[in-house]
Parts: sequence; C-alpha cells; structure tokens
Amino acid sequence: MIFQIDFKAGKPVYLQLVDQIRYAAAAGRLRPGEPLPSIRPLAEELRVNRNTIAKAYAELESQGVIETLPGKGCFLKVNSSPFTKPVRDKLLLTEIDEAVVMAHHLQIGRDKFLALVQERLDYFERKSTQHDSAE
Amino acid sequence: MIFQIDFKAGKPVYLQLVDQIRYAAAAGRLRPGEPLPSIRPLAEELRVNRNTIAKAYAELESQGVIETLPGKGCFLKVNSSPFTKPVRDKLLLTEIDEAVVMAHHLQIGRDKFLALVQERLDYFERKSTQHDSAE
DNA sequence: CCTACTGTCCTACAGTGCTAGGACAGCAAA
DNA sequence: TTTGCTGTCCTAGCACTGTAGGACAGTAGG
Repeated sequence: MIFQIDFKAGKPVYLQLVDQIRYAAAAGRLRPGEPLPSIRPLAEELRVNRNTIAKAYAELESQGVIETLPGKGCFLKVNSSPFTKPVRDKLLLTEIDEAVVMAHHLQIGRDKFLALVQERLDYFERKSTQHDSAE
Repeated sequence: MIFQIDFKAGKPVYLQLVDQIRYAAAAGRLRPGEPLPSIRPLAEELRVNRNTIAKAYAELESQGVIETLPGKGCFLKVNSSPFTKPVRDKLLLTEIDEAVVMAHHLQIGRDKFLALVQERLDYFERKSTQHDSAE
C-alpha cells in the first residue's frame, strides 16, 4: 500500500488518506481482514505526525471501514457499514444527488451520465474480483 | 425561493446556500435567466451578514452557475459550465467515483445502485420539464 | 442630480480545525 | 519481566476559514 499525499492540495492530509483507503478498499487493493500499515512507520514515510495518521484511522473506524485490535493494529473490516438500512440509503442518496446535480451543471446528459456510471461500476467490480491484486 | 439554513448543522451557511441553489437549478425550481434574491434582503431574512450571501454568490459565479450584472443583480446562467470538456468529465467522474465507493462500503449492490441513479435522474428530469414550478 | 437599489472590496475578529510532541495503555516475544 | 511494537489521550500552537461591519462603485428611476 503506497499512498500519495499532496501537501499543496488544500485538502487536509488525514482526509486524503481516508479517501485513498476507502477507494483502495472498494477497488479490492485492500482486502477484508488485511492489516493496514501501522501508524508510526506510515507517518514517517509520509513525513507527517503520527496523530495525523491516527486521525485518519479513527475517522475510518467511525465509518465502519476498519477496526482496531488493541495492541495489534488496524484491519480492514469484513462486514462494513455499522449503519441501519434507512441511514445507508440516505447516505448513498445524498452522494448520488450530488453527482446528478453536478452533471446538470456540467451539461452532461442522461445517457452519457449512465454510461459513465456503468463504466465505473465495471471498473471497481473488475478490480475487486481479481484474486491477486497484480497491478 | 425559500432557503432553509441550519445553524447547528456544522456546515458553513454560505455552503448550505450554494448547495441549495445548485440543487434548485437542477430541479428546475430556478430557471435560466431568472434573478436570484438580492443580497441584502436575503441576508436579513436568513439573519446572516450580507457578506455571507455574497460569498455564496461569488462561489456560484466561479462555478459558472450564476452571473452578476453590475448594479442589476445576480441571475441564473443560461449556458452553465465555463470548463473545458476534459475538465468537466474529470469533475463528474470524481463525483461518480465517490458515490460508487460509498455504495461499496454501505454494501449496496450494483442493481440497487443503478436503480437509485435512474430514480434520481427521473426525479430531476421530471421536475425540470414542468413548465410552472408548482410545488 | 439625487436617491435607492444592486454587488464588491477591505479590514477585523472569533472560532475551529489541522498538525504536532509528550506521556500512557495493551499485546507479544525474548 | 523486559523490550519493542501496537494504538490513544492530552495539550498546545498555528493557520485558516467563516462571519461581520464600514466604505465604495455601478445602475435605474424620480
């Protein structure tokens, strides 16, 4: 797992990490049960404070993406999503609406939008069903 | 145009406004060329400073959603999106990926995801093709 | 011209959010 | 037990961002 931090991106480092780990999990580059890099070495590698990494991991844990075993480390959760069904639906709906509203203002039509969605679904599906994450 | 500001939402007031106006434009509740509420009266109605409204409008203008005619007011743009095609594609792709990654972590499958997307596309399409925005 | 409206620039202040370092707690192997 | 790893809590500094008020510029109508 290599992460790319952009210090002049404006976006907080810990949120960049959160996004990248969520993305990696969805793409199958991180598999359920797999350990995440431990905090101190990763902090040193990325040249940030340990608490910055810890904050990212804490955020991911609150989202139900990872879990922490005291003294052992952090691991990608097997059964993600601690939220109830209505909450999950609402979370996803918000995300979808943002994309639809964005498409409207970018003057991207329904057909192209749906094509893009299917393309991305295919992309993640394909990657996450590869047995070895050779890439 | 009535806007709902939630002061204890954590989200900045001016961003709440930006979202609501973008949403309203996509849903056809605001039509191209239509004037937005002028800054001072809206500020008074929402009990915030004029600059808070002004900041929202400035943000919307930078996104190409509205335009300002000096001394006359702000109006919803007719031809939105000042961005080049590759930039627009990238912006939308980012938004779509976020939704797809979200769906993965919420354990919402491809079929349900696609159904939700179509439902929302229908929703906005229907509203924006109604001639009078009665609602 | 003058008034009343439109949005804008400048400055300032308070709150918060990001990052950082020290000290502490849980687990495992020597 | 001791050592070396794991993550965590506490505190602090620093910057940035959100909000606010004063003064200014462009337009329309009396």
